[in-house]
Amino acid sequence: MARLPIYLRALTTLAEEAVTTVSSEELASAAGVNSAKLRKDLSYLGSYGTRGVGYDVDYLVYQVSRELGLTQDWPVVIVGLGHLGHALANYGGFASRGFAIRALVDADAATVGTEIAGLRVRHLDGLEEEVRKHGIAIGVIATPAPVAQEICERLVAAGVSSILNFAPVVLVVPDEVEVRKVDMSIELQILAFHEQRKLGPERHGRLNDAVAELADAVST
Amino acid sequence: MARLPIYLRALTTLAEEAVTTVSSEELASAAGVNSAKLRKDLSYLGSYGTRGVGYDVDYLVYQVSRELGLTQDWPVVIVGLGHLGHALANYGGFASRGFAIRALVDADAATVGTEIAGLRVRHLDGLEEEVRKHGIAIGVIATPAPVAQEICERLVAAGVSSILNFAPVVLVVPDEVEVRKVDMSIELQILAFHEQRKLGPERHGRLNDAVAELADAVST
DNA sequence: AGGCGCTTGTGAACGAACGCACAAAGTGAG
DNA sequence: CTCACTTTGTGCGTTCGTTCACAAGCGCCT
Repeated sequence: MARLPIYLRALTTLAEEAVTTVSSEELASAAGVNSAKLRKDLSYLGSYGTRGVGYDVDYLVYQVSRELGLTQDWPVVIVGLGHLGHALANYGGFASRGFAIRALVDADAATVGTEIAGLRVRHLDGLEEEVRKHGIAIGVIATPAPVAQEICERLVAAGVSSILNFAPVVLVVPDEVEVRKVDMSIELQILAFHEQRKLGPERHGRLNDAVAELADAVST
Repeated sequence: MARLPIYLRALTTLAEEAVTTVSSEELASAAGVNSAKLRKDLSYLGSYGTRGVGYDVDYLVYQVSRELGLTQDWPVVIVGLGHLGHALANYGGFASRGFAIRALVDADAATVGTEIAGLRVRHLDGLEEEVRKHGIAIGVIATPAPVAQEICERLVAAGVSSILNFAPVVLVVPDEVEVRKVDMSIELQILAFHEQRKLGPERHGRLNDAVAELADAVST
């Protein structure tokens, strides 16, 4: 389930606060979900709670981590080190959550050779070699949109089977490759949509179009 | 609907290629969705297609933009100008999609006063004033996690009603405020989950736990 | 003008996910 | 030991979203 990472985050926060036991109600509110849903999600992993008591935080952290495959470190390559790639490479949240950035690759001659987050940026030509050398299964695409599809195909050909795409394009991949997309302007557009809803609900939907047409007809 | 921005992206791409008309089938495959779903989504906006022909690209771009509230420019404030905030401020995709970054705010004295993407970074103290001055309704939080909730509350108090949150925390807001969250490590964790599935499906679920327990019992 | 082929818009069936509400199971006090 | 209280795990009804399949509508060709 896609909610497990959220639970894991809430659980690790609790663990840091030295909380040893948590009820589904508490954890659910920390994660922002319904408590019944949370219990159902967790029961899918097995019965790790104690009735009348709750869940043992440390034990649950371990179980969820295991289910997510975070008991091992996943090597990751970042392709494209513009502002975003730079930010990603320096983001500390990865290392502590089961991911190890092992290679940085870029096409720009000015960027190649520089050191970012303790790693030297290599030219795009060496992409396949880096992937094979580190046994990388997860690739992050932070390139401009026009080259994203090409990079994607090279990653897949080199053996990468999961891709996190920040470029604003729909990537075409074989069925067995998993792609997730993060697109900031799409998120903003969704917010704008709701903003507009708040401002003028009367200006929306097909009903309003009918009204608008009527107004047009009258004014003509 | 949350898919409208994806359609809009596909449509603008088509418009740039001087395509004048598109069928639901074509547009659906460009957006990566089922064609019936796409037609239903578009029909929600009204009947903008022509049977036997398809949709007029330019007209549809306008209608979708209008529905999303992108016919006007939304002023935006970015709080926190670390690597990520920097990347966001410089991201060109916003301006062309109906958003105008109007204010940059940070708490770090070394960052305050510097110019990023043509805007001077102001100290966090001036947050409320900037929001009011520009009539900002959308705020972007790119701060460290520990201060995100506090920033969020200040934004809301100043009048912001939509928030895009990059900090890895669950923000608590009044019901009328819309929050969207972008969390890169959660996306990676979901990929890791699927990766692990591919590698060893036999190592998962409650069945496997039962098997593991059995193995334990036998070896004891 | 009429018929043919194509594409939209939508009714209806299907399936997944959500949440209520409760039984089962554990704890602790008396 | 029993009873009252707490919290998990889950059966079940409901709601939401997706997809199929087809009638309605439009343009073009004859």
